[in-house]
Amino acid sequence: MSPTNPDLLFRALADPTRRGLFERLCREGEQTVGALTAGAGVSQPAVSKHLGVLKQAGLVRDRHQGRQTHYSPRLEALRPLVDWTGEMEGFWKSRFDDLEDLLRRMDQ
Amino acid sequence: MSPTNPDLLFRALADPTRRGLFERLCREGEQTVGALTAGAGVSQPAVSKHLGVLKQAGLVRDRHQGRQTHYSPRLEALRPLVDWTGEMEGFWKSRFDDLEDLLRRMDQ
DNA sequence: CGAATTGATATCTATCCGGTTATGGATTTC
DNA sequence: GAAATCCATAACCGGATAGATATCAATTCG
Repeated sequence: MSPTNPDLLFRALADPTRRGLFERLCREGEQTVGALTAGAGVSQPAVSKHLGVLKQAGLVRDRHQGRQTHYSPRLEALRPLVDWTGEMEGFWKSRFDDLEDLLRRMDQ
Repeated sequence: MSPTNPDLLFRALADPTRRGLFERLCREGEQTVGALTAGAGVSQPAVSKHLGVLKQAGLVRDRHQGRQTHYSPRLEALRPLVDWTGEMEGFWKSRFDDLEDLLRRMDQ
């Protein structure tokens, strides 16, 4: 039941650190918290918290192996974003079509 | 000089009230501040501030006419968003291609 | 078993942010 | 010109949030 609600998504991606983490996961694939912390520019607890937010937004999955946790991206989660932008463009376009219709009718 | 930096964009769209305003502009086209305030659920100054944020993110333009200000959406501003999601998917896909290459080479 | 490592959680703090009311400048209306 | 309307800005406030440090449970290693 992946909600088509883009709210959590936008909120999760609004933070640059968080977006950076997600971006690294997309670029480099599955990573442990330790690997992600190196180069994140913030402390390990901060990274863990960010990963928690990303997970809640459905943007990452986690896999536990021994004492370490591996995170990987879930690109399907971006779908509501794509849908939303498409919808906005659709509204606009349909208004334009309506205008065309109107002008066409006025033309007669 | 619409920056390909999705940061302002994500931040601007992270707030539901703001996203609602932008959505209405896309659906219904150009609107005055007064019209937008009606149905926004927040005060007029709040609406003005939100419109300021949207404007700074390039998502709306304003047009002054007498004592009222008309706002309209700028859909081109969504482009960095679309580009960014595409990039994320691209990274992922290219990593997958690399894996395919690797397997193909290992196969020989 | 004892020490070390990994990552999550608890707690605290400073800052940001979205909301309000108050106000003022510009314009239209009477 | 006085009154009313429209919208932006200022000042302020409370809650959310991103960050840090401290700590703890779980696991691995010696």
